[in-house]
Amino acid sequence: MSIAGIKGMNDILPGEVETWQFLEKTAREVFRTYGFSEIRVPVVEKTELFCRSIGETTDIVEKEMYSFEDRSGNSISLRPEGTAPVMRALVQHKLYNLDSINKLYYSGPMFRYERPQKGRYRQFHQLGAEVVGVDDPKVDAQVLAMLDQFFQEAGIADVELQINSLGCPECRPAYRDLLVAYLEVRLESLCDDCKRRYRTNPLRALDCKSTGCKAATAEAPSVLAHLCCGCDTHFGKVRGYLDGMNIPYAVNDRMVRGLDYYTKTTFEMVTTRLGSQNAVAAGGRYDGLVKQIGGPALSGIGFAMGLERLALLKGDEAVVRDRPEIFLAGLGEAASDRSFLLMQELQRQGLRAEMDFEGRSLKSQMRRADKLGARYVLILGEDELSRGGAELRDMDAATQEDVQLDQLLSVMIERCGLVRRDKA
RNA sequence: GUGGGUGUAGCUCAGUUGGCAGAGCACCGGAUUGUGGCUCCGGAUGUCGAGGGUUCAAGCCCCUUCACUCACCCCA
Repeated sequence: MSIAGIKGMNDILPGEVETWQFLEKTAREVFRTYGFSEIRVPVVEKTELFCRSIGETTDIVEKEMYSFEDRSGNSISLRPEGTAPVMRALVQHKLYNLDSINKLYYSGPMFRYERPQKGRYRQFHQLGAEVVGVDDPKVDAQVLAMLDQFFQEAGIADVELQINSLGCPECRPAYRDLLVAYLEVRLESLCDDCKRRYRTNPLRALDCKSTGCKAATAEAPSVLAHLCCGCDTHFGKVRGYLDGMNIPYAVNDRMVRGLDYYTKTTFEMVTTRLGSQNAVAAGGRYDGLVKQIGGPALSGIGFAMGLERLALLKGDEAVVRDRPEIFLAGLGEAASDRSFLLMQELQRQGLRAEMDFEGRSLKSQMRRADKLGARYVLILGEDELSRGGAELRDMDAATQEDVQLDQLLSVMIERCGLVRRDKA
Protein backbone atom coordinates (compact mmCIF):
# COMPACT_ATOMS: atom_id res chain seq x y z
CA MET A 1 0.00 0.00 0.00
CA SER A 2 1.40 3.37 -0.96
CA ILE A 3 2.01 6.07 1.59
CA ALA A 4 -0.61 8.79 1.67
CA GLY A 5 -0.22 12.35 2.88
CA ILE A 6 -1.32 13.49 6.32
CA LYS A 7 -5.02 14.08 6.91
CA GLY A 8 -5.98 17.67 6.35
CA MET A 9 -2.68 18.57 4.71
CA ASN A 10 -3.02 19.07 1.00
CA ASP A 11 -0.86 19.09 -2.07
CA ILE A 12 -1.32 22.06 -4.34
CA LEU A 13 -0.97 20.67 -7.81
CA PRO A 14 -0.07 22.25 -11.16
CA GLY A 15 -3.31 23.74 -12.41
CA GLU A 16 -4.25 24.86 -8.90
CA VAL A 17 -1.00 26.54 -8.01
CA GLU A 18 -1.53 29.23 -10.64
CA THR A 19 -4.48 30.57 -8.66
CA TRP A 20 -2.33 30.73 -5.55
CA GLN A 21 0.42 32.55 -7.40
CA PHE A 22 -2.12 35.04 -8.70
CA LEU A 23 -3.49 35.71 -5.20
CA GLU A 24 -0.01 36.09 -3.73
CA LYS A 25 1.09 38.40 -6.52
CA THR A 26 -2.01 40.55 -6.18
CA ALA A 27 -1.51 40.82 -2.42
CA ARG A 28 2.15 41.78 -2.77
CA GLU A 29 1.28 44.51 -5.24
CA VAL A 30 -1.56 45.94 -3.20
CA PHE A 31 0.27 45.72 0.13
CA ARG A 32 3.32 47.38 -1.38
CA THR A 33 1.31 50.45 -2.34
CA TYR A 34 0.22 50.82 1.28
CA GLY A 35 3.84 50.69 2.41
CA PHE A 36 3.97 47.21 3.88
CA SER A 37 7.17 45.15 4.02
CA GLU A 38 7.31 41.39 4.10
CA ILE A 39 8.53 39.59 7.18
CA ARG A 40 9.28 35.88 7.34
CA VAL A 41 9.15 34.09 10.63
CA PRO A 42 9.62 30.43 11.59
CA VAL A 43 6.85 27.89 11.45
CA VAL A 44 7.49 26.74 15.02
CA GLU A 45 7.64 28.82 18.19
CA LYS A 46 7.73 28.18 21.90
CA THR A 47 4.31 26.94 22.97
CA GLU A 48 4.20 29.64 25.60
CA LEU A 49 4.08 32.36 22.96
CA PHE A 50 0.71 31.13 21.74
CA CYS A 51 -0.66 30.48 25.23
CA ARG A 52 0.15 34.04 26.28
CA SER A 53 -1.11 35.74 23.13
CA ILE A 54 -4.07 33.75 21.85
CA GLY A 55 -5.39 32.92 25.32
CA GLU A 56 -5.15 29.82 27.51
CA THR A 57 -8.87 29.08 27.34
CA THR A 58 -9.40 29.46 23.62
CA ASP A 59 -10.17 26.37 21.57
CA ILE A 60 -7.03 26.92 19.56
CA VAL A 61 -4.76 26.63 22.57
CA GLU A 62 -6.85 24.10 24.45
CA LYS A 63 -7.26 21.48 21.79
CA GLU A 64 -6.02 22.47 18.37
CA MET A 65 -2.29 23.05 18.63
CA TYR A 66 0.36 20.75 17.26
CA SER A 67 2.56 20.88 20.35
CA PHE A 68 5.45 18.58 21.13
CA GLU A 69 8.73 18.45 22.95
CA ASP A 70 11.93 18.87 21.03
CA ARG A 71 15.00 16.81 21.91
CA SER A 72 15.96 19.05 24.77
CA GLY A 73 12.51 18.84 26.33
CA ASN A 74 11.20 22.30 25.43
CA SER A 75 7.56 22.52 24.43
CA ILE A 76 7.29 23.94 20.96
CA SER A 77 4.29 24.29 18.66
CA LEU A 78 3.56 24.60 14.99
CA ARG A 79 2.11 28.07 14.67
CA PRO A 80 -1.71 28.15 14.61
CA GLU A 81 -1.71 31.77 13.42
CA GLY A 82 0.70 34.44 12.29
CA THR A 83 0.22 37.52 14.43
CA ALA A 84 1.91 36.25 17.59
CA PRO A 85 5.13 35.15 15.85
CA VAL A 86 5.32 38.43 13.97
CA MET A 87 4.89 40.39 17.21
CA ARG A 88 7.51 38.21 18.85
CA ALA A 89 9.95 39.03 16.06
CA LEU A 90 9.11 42.71 16.25
CA VAL A 91 9.85 42.77 19.96
CA GLN A 92 12.93 40.55 19.73
CA HIS A 93 14.55 42.74 17.06
CA LYS A 94 13.17 45.97 18.55
CA LEU A 95 11.80 47.01 15.18
CA TYR A 96 9.77 49.68 16.94
CA ASN A 97 13.01 51.58 17.53
CA LEU A 98 13.67 51.93 13.82
CA ASP A 99 10.35 53.59 13.17
CA SER A 100 7.34 54.52 15.27
CA ILE A 101 5.04 52.69 12.88
CA ASN A 102 5.73 49.24 11.46
CA LYS A 103 3.70 47.87 8.59
CA LEU A 104 4.39 44.21 7.99
CA TYR A 105 2.90 41.38 6.00
CA TYR A 106 3.54 37.68 6.02
CA SER A 107 2.42 34.57 4.24
CA GLY A 108 2.77 30.90 4.97
CA PRO A 109 1.36 27.70 6.44
CA MET A 110 -0.47 27.56 9.78
CA PHE A 111 -1.48 24.43 11.64
CA ARG A 112 -4.53 23.52 13.69
CA TYR A 113 -5.61 20.04 14.66
CA GLU A 114 -9.29 20.14 13.65
CA ARG A 115 -11.52 17.83 11.65
CA PRO A 116 -11.05 18.90 8.07
CA GLN A 117 -14.01 20.03 5.99
CA LYS A 118 -14.65 22.36 3.09
CA GLY A 119 -12.40 25.39 3.49
CA ARG A 120 -10.89 24.13 6.72
CA TYR A 121 -7.69 22.13 6.85
CA ARG A 122 -5.04 21.11 9.35
CA GLN A 123 -2.32 22.79 7.38
CA PHE A 124 -3.73 25.93 5.87
CA HIS A 125 -2.21 29.09 4.52
CA GLN A 126 -2.67 32.63 5.62
CA LEU A 127 -1.64 35.89 4.12
CA GLY A 128 -1.75 38.57 6.75
CA ALA A 129 -0.79 42.15 7.48
CA GLU A 130 -0.09 44.01 10.71
CA VAL A 131 0.35 47.67 11.64
CA VAL A 132 2.07 48.26 14.96
CA GLY A 133 2.68 51.44 16.90
CA VAL A 134 -0.20 53.77 16.11
CA ASP A 135 -3.76 53.54 17.36
CA ASP A 136 -5.29 56.31 15.29
CA PRO A 137 -8.57 55.25 13.66
CA LYS A 138 -7.05 56.28 10.32
CA VAL A 139 -4.83 53.24 10.66
CA ASP A 140 -7.88 51.00 11.11
CA ALA A 141 -9.41 52.58 8.03
CA GLN A 142 -6.20 52.17 6.03
CA VAL A 143 -6.07 48.48 6.85
CA LEU A 144 -9.70 48.03 5.86
CA ALA A 145 -9.16 49.99 2.67
CA MET A 146 -6.22 47.79 1.79
CA LEU A 147 -8.26 44.67 2.43
CA ASP A 148 -11.07 46.02 0.29
CA GLN A 149 -8.68 46.88 -2.51
CA PHE A 150 -7.15 43.43 -2.42
CA PHE A 151 -10.55 41.83 -2.98
CA GLN A 152 -11.30 44.25 -5.78
CA GLU A 153 -8.03 43.63 -7.57
CA ALA A 154 -8.19 39.91 -7.01
CA GLY A 155 -11.63 40.00 -8.63
CA ILE A 156 -13.36 38.26 -5.77
CA ALA A 157 -16.95 39.40 -5.53
CA ASP A 158 -19.74 38.13 -3.32
CA VAL A 159 -17.96 39.14 -0.15
CA GLU A 160 -19.14 41.56 2.49
CA LEU A 161 -17.03 43.54 4.91
CA GLN A 162 -18.47 43.40 8.40
CA ILE A 163 -17.15 45.48 11.26
CA ASN A 164 -17.69 45.68 14.98
CA SER A 165 -16.03 47.00 18.09
CA LEU A 166 -15.31 44.80 21.06
CA GLY A 167 -14.35 47.63 23.36
CA CYS A 168 -11.26 47.80 25.49
CA PRO A 169 -10.20 46.82 29.03
CA GLU A 170 -12.11 49.92 30.19
CA CYS A 171 -15.53 49.04 28.90
CA ARG A 172 -15.54 45.36 28.02
CA PRO A 173 -15.72 43.95 31.59
CA ALA A 174 -18.86 45.91 32.34
CA TYR A 175 -20.53 44.85 29.12
CA ARG A 176 -19.49 41.29 29.76
CA ASP A 177 -21.08 41.30 33.19
CA LEU A 178 -24.23 42.71 31.69
CA LEU A 179 -24.32 39.96 29.12
CA VAL A 180 -23.67 37.23 31.67
CA ALA A 181 -26.58 38.55 33.71
CA TYR A 182 -28.76 38.60 30.63
CA LEU A 183 -27.87 35.02 29.75
CA GLU A 184 -28.18 33.78 33.29
CA VAL A 185 -31.94 34.25 33.37
CA ARG A 186 -32.32 32.57 29.99
CA LEU A 187 -30.07 29.58 30.54
CA GLU A 188 -32.88 27.12 29.84
CA SER A 189 -33.16 28.11 26.20
CA LEU A 190 -29.44 28.05 25.47
CA CYS A 191 -27.72 25.11 23.78
CA ASP A 192 -25.46 22.89 25.87
CA ASP A 193 -22.29 24.53 24.63
CA CYS A 194 -23.47 28.00 25.43
CA LYS A 195 -24.73 26.90 28.83
CA ARG A 196 -21.32 25.53 29.60
CA ARG A 197 -19.41 28.64 28.58
CA TYR A 198 -21.80 31.47 29.35
CA ARG A 199 -19.54 32.60 32.16
CA THR A 200 -16.17 32.00 30.52
CA ASN A 201 -17.06 33.25 27.04
CA PRO A 202 -20.52 34.83 27.02
CA LEU A 203 -19.89 36.66 23.73
CA ARG A 204 -19.91 33.33 21.95
CA ALA A 205 -23.64 32.89 22.54
CA LEU A 206 -24.30 35.92 20.32
CA ASP A 207 -22.74 34.08 17.40
CA CYS A 208 -24.30 30.67 18.09
CA LYS A 209 -26.15 28.99 15.24
CA SER A 210 -28.64 27.05 17.36
CA THR A 211 -32.17 28.35 17.08
CA GLY A 212 -32.63 28.40 20.84
CA CYS A 213 -29.63 30.64 21.34
CA LYS A 214 -30.62 32.86 18.45
CA ALA A 215 -34.03 33.45 20.00
CA ALA A 216 -32.68 33.83 23.51
CA THR A 217 -30.10 36.41 22.48
CA ALA A 218 -32.36 38.37 20.13
CA GLU A 219 -32.83 41.13 22.71
CA ALA A 220 -29.36 40.87 24.22
CA PRO A 221 -27.53 44.11 24.95
CA SER A 222 -25.28 45.24 22.10
CA VAL A 223 -21.57 45.82 22.65
CA LEU A 224 -21.81 48.95 20.62
CA ALA A 225 -24.27 50.51 23.02
CA HIS A 226 -21.89 49.96 25.93
CA LEU A 227 -18.58 51.19 24.57
CA CYS A 228 -16.68 53.66 26.67
CA CYS A 229 -16.28 57.15 25.33
CA GLY A 230 -12.88 56.47 23.80
CA CYS A 231 -13.93 53.30 22.03
CA ASP A 232 -17.15 54.87 20.83
CA THR A 233 -15.46 57.82 19.17
CA HIS A 234 -12.77 55.58 17.76
CA PHE A 235 -15.39 53.35 16.15
CA GLY A 236 -17.30 56.37 14.90
CA LYS A 237 -14.20 57.77 13.23
CA VAL A 238 -13.38 54.47 11.58
CA ARG A 239 -16.87 54.40 10.14
CA GLY A 240 -16.58 57.98 9.04
CA TYR A 241 -13.35 57.32 7.15
CA LEU A 242 -14.84 54.23 5.49
CA ASP A 243 -17.81 56.29 4.38
CA GLY A 244 -15.47 58.97 3.11
CA MET A 245 -13.55 56.41 1.07
CA ASN A 246 -16.78 54.88 -0.26
CA ILE A 247 -15.88 51.51 1.11
CA PRO A 248 -19.00 49.43 1.65
CA TYR A 249 -19.42 47.67 4.97
CA ALA A 250 -22.02 46.40 7.38
CA VAL A 251 -21.96 46.78 11.13
CA ASN A 252 -22.40 43.44 12.84
CA ASP A 253 -22.55 43.86 16.60
CA ARG A 254 -22.72 40.11 17.13
CA MET A 255 -19.37 39.37 15.56
CA VAL A 256 -17.04 37.72 18.04
CA ARG A 257 -13.44 36.59 17.98
CA GLY A 258 -11.82 33.26 18.65
CA LEU A 259 -8.65 34.84 19.92
CA ASP A 260 -8.50 36.71 23.20
CA TYR A 261 -6.21 39.55 22.20
CA TYR A 262 -8.66 41.61 20.15
CA THR A 263 -9.82 45.07 21.26
CA LYS A 264 -11.86 47.85 19.70
CA THR A 265 -12.25 47.41 15.94
CA THR A 266 -12.79 43.90 14.63
CA PHE A 267 -13.81 42.89 11.15
CA GLU A 268 -14.40 40.01 8.81
CA MET A 269 -14.74 39.57 5.09
CA VAL A 270 -17.56 37.08 4.79
CA THR A 271 -19.11 35.05 2.00
CA THR A 272 -22.01 32.68 1.65
CA ARG A 273 -20.27 30.58 -0.97
CA LEU A 274 -18.07 28.38 1.21
CA GLY A 275 -20.49 26.18 3.07
CA SER A 276 -20.29 26.78 6.77
CA GLN A 277 -16.97 28.59 6.54
CA ASN A 278 -18.14 32.12 6.03
CA ALA A 279 -15.01 34.11 6.84
CA VAL A 280 -12.34 34.48 4.17
CA ALA A 281 -10.44 37.16 6.01
CA ALA A 282 -10.65 38.37 9.57
CA GLY A 283 -8.82 40.63 11.92
CA GLY A 284 -8.96 43.47 14.32
CA ARG A 285 -7.14 45.72 16.71
CA TYR A 286 -4.99 44.22 19.46
CA ASP A 287 -3.72 47.06 21.58
CA GLY A 288 -2.63 44.94 24.53
CA LEU A 289 -0.93 42.12 22.70
CA VAL A 290 2.64 43.35 22.36
CA LYS A 291 2.87 44.17 26.03
CA GLN A 292 1.34 40.84 26.91
CA ILE A 293 4.15 38.94 25.23
CA GLY A 294 6.74 41.00 27.07
CA GLY A 295 7.26 43.94 24.75
CA PRO A 296 6.51 47.64 25.17
CA ALA A 297 2.91 48.86 25.22
CA LEU A 298 2.39 49.16 21.50
CA SER A 299 -0.98 49.19 19.82
CA GLY A 300 -1.57 47.09 16.75
CA ILE A 301 -4.11 46.07 14.16
CA GLY A 302 -4.05 43.44 11.48
CA PHE A 303 -5.82 40.73 9.60
CA ALA A 304 -5.25 37.36 8.02
CA MET A 305 -6.77 35.96 4.87
CA GLY A 306 -7.24 32.23 4.31
CA LEU A 307 -5.61 31.33 1.02
CA GLU A 308 -7.45 28.04 0.61
CA ARG A 309 -10.73 29.91 1.00
CA LEU A 310 -9.69 32.65 -1.40
CA ALA A 311 -8.63 30.01 -3.91
CA LEU A 312 -11.98 28.25 -3.56
CA LEU A 313 -13.79 31.52 -4.25
CA LYS A 314 -11.53 32.39 -7.15
CA GLY A 315 -11.69 28.95 -8.73
CA ASP A 316 -9.52 28.53 -11.79
CA GLU A 317 -11.00 31.50 -13.60
CA ALA A 318 -7.78 33.47 -13.21
CA VAL A 319 -5.65 30.90 -14.87
CA VAL A 320 -4.45 31.78 -18.33
CA ARG A 321 -2.72 28.97 -20.09
CA ASP A 322 0.98 29.36 -20.54
CA ARG A 323 1.55 28.44 -24.16
CA PRO A 324 4.91 27.31 -25.48
CA GLU A 325 6.22 29.67 -28.12
CA ILE A 326 7.51 26.79 -30.18
CA PHE A 327 7.45 23.03 -30.43
CA LEU A 328 10.28 21.36 -32.33
CA ALA A 329 9.19 18.31 -34.26
CA GLY A 330 12.14 16.30 -35.51
CA LEU A 331 11.97 13.27 -37.76
CA GLY A 332 14.70 10.76 -37.36
CA GLU A 333 17.64 10.70 -35.03
CA ALA A 334 19.78 13.35 -36.73
CA ALA A 335 16.88 15.82 -36.93
CA SER A 336 15.88 15.09 -33.38
CA ASP A 337 19.41 15.76 -32.14
CA ARG A 338 19.54 19.01 -34.08
CA SER A 339 16.10 20.01 -32.71
CA PHE A 340 17.35 19.39 -29.24
CA LEU A 341 20.24 21.82 -29.65
CA LEU A 342 18.00 24.40 -31.30
CA MET A 343 15.50 24.07 -28.47
CA GLN A 344 18.16 24.87 -25.92
CA GLU A 345 19.23 27.97 -27.83
CA LEU A 346 15.64 29.18 -27.86
CA GLN A 347 15.19 28.46 -24.18
CA ARG A 348 18.39 30.32 -23.36
CA GLN A 349 16.80 33.36 -24.99
CA GLY A 350 13.77 33.06 -22.76
CA LEU A 351 11.42 31.44 -25.24
CA ARG A 352 9.40 28.54 -23.99
CA ALA A 353 10.30 25.65 -26.27
CA GLU A 354 9.25 22.02 -26.15
CA MET A 355 9.97 18.87 -28.08
CA ASP A 356 9.24 15.16 -28.06
CA PHE A 357 11.72 12.88 -26.37
CA GLU A 358 10.09 9.61 -27.29
CA GLY A 359 10.77 9.24 -31.01
CA ARG A 360 7.12 9.55 -31.99
CA SER A 361 5.69 9.97 -35.45
CA LEU A 362 5.25 13.43 -36.90
CA LYS A 363 1.50 13.10 -36.56
CA SER A 364 1.72 12.42 -32.89
CA GLN A 365 4.27 15.15 -32.37
CA MET A 366 1.86 17.56 -34.05
CA ARG A 367 -0.90 16.36 -31.81
CA ARG A 368 1.23 16.98 -28.79
CA ALA A 369 2.22 20.44 -30.03
CA ASP A 370 -1.46 21.23 -30.43
CA LYS A 371 -2.31 19.90 -27.00
CA LEU A 372 0.36 22.07 -25.42
CA GLY A 373 -0.97 25.05 -27.36
CA ALA A 374 2.31 25.82 -29.14
CA ARG A 375 2.20 28.94 -31.28
CA TYR A 376 4.74 27.61 -33.76
CA VAL A 377 6.02 24.20 -34.71
CA LEU A 378 9.38 23.73 -36.35
CA ILE A 379 9.18 20.71 -38.62
CA LEU A 380 12.63 19.35 -39.24
CA GLY A 381 13.14 16.28 -41.42
CA GLU A 382 16.01 14.69 -43.27
CA ASP A 383 15.52 16.78 -46.43
CA GLU A 384 15.33 20.11 -44.66
CA LEU A 385 18.24 19.21 -42.45
CA SER A 386 20.47 18.50 -45.41
CA ARG A 387 19.89 21.96 -46.81
CA GLY A 388 20.08 23.70 -43.45
CA GLY A 389 16.43 24.74 -43.31
CA ALA A 390 13.10 23.72 -41.85
CA GLU A 391 9.38 24.44 -42.04
CA LEU A 392 8.07 26.87 -39.46
CA ARG A 393 4.35 26.35 -38.99
CA ASP A 394 2.09 28.96 -37.45
CA MET A 395 -0.40 26.83 -35.55
CA ASP A 396 -3.08 29.48 -35.14
CA ALA A 397 -3.01 30.58 -38.77
CA ALA A 398 -2.35 27.07 -40.11
CA THR A 399 0.28 28.39 -42.47
CA GLN A 400 3.91 27.49 -42.80
CA GLU A 401 7.06 28.75 -44.42
CA ASP A 402 10.69 27.80 -44.93
CA VAL A 403 13.24 29.17 -42.53
CA GLN A 404 16.99 28.75 -42.46
CA LEU A 405 18.04 27.15 -39.20
CA ASP A 406 20.65 29.82 -38.53
CA GLN A 407 17.85 32.38 -38.77
CA LEU A 408 15.49 30.60 -36.44
CA LEU A 409 16.48 32.44 -33.28
CA SER A 410 16.11 35.89 -34.76
CA VAL A 411 12.87 34.99 -36.52
CA MET A 412 11.35 33.64 -33.32
CA ILE A 413 12.50 36.57 -31.22
CA GLU A 414 11.03 38.92 -33.76
CA ARG A 415 7.72 37.00 -33.88
CA CYS A 416 7.31 36.57 -30.17
CA GLY A 417 8.87 39.83 -29.13
CA LEU A 418 10.26 38.07 -26.14
CA VAL A 419 13.72 38.43 -24.75
CA ARG A 420 14.70 37.47 -21.26
CA ARG A 421 14.47 40.51 -19.10
CA ASP A 422 17.57 39.74 -17.11
CA LYS A 423 19.72 39.59 -20.23
CA ALA A 424 19.75 43.13 -21.52
C1' G B 1 -14.32 15.04 20.02
C1' U B 2 -19.78 13.97 17.67
C1' G B 3 -22.98 12.76 13.46
C1' G B 4 -24.25 11.84 8.10
C1' G B 5 -22.52 10.50 3.10
C1' U B 6 -19.09 8.14 -0.31
C1' G B 7 -15.06 4.49 -1.74
C1' U B 8 -15.42 0.42 -8.99
C1' A B 9 -10.07 2.50 -14.95
C1' G B 10 -6.03 8.65 -14.91
C1' C B 11 -11.12 11.65 -14.13
C1' U B 12 -16.73 11.59 -13.60
C1' C B 13 -19.64 7.72 -12.55
C1' A B 14 -23.12 3.07 -14.09
C1' G B 15 -23.27 -1.99 -12.39
C1' U B 16 -30.19 -5.77 -12.14
C1' U B 17 -33.20 -10.66 -7.22
C1' G B 18 -25.46 -12.58 -5.77
C1' G B 19 -23.77 -15.46 -11.99
C1' C B 20 -17.31 -13.69 -16.96
C1' A B 21 -15.77 -5.83 -14.76
C1' G B 22 -18.78 -1.43 -17.78
C1' A B 23 -19.74 3.73 -20.15
C1' G B 24 -18.31 8.74 -21.18
C1' C B 25 -14.14 11.82 -21.00
C1' A B 26 -8.85 11.65 -20.97
C1' C B 27 -4.61 8.78 -22.89
C1' C B 28 -2.06 5.90 -26.98
C1' G B 29 -2.05 4.23 -32.21
C1' G B 30 -4.12 4.55 -37.15
C1' A B 31 -7.31 6.65 -41.55
C1' U B 32 -2.01 6.19 -49.14
C1' U B 33 5.56 7.70 -47.49
C1' G B 34 6.25 13.73 -43.27
C1' U B 35 1.46 17.91 -40.74
C1' G B 36 -2.55 19.52 -35.06
C1' G B 37 -7.83 20.85 -33.91
C1' C B 38 -13.36 18.24 -36.36
C1' U B 39 -14.79 13.24 -37.77
C1' C B 40 -14.08 7.95 -38.13
C1' C B 41 -11.60 3.21 -36.75
C1' G B 42 -8.75 0.61 -33.25
C1' G B 43 -6.08 -0.14 -28.42
C1' A B 44 -4.31 -0.35 -23.29
C1' U B 45 -5.91 0.35 -18.34
C1' G B 46 -8.65 -2.30 -12.51
C1' U B 47 -5.77 -5.30 -5.46
C1' C B 48 -14.10 -3.16 -7.25
C1' G B 49 -10.35 1.08 -0.44
C1' A B 50 -8.26 -3.04 3.00
C1' G B 51 -9.06 -7.57 6.07
C1' G B 52 -12.25 -11.41 7.42
C1' G B 53 -17.10 -14.15 7.01
C1' U B 54 -21.60 -16.49 4.40
C1' U B 55 -22.07 -19.04 -0.50
C1' C B 56 -20.99 -23.73 -5.72
C1' A B 57 -20.34 -18.43 -6.83
C1' A B 58 -19.61 -11.73 -3.67
C1' G B 59 -18.44 -5.15 -6.63
C1' C B 60 -23.40 -6.58 -4.56
C1' C B 61 -25.05 -9.88 1.69
C1' C B 62 -22.69 -9.81 7.07
C1' C B 63 -18.60 -8.17 10.46
C1' U B 64 -14.16 -5.30 11.18
C1' U B 65 -11.00 -1.54 9.58
C1' C B 66 -9.00 2.55 6.77
C1' A B 67 -9.48 6.70 3.70
C1' C B 68 -12.06 10.70 1.68
C1' U B 69 -16.07 14.08 2.20
C1' C B 70 -19.91 17.21 4.36
C1' A B 71 -21.96 19.03 8.76
C1' C B 72 -21.66 20.02 14.29
C1' C B 73 -17.89 22.26 17.27
C1' C B 74 -14.41 26.01 16.13
C1' C B 75 -12.19 29.12 12.79
C1' A B 76 -8.81 31.92 7.97
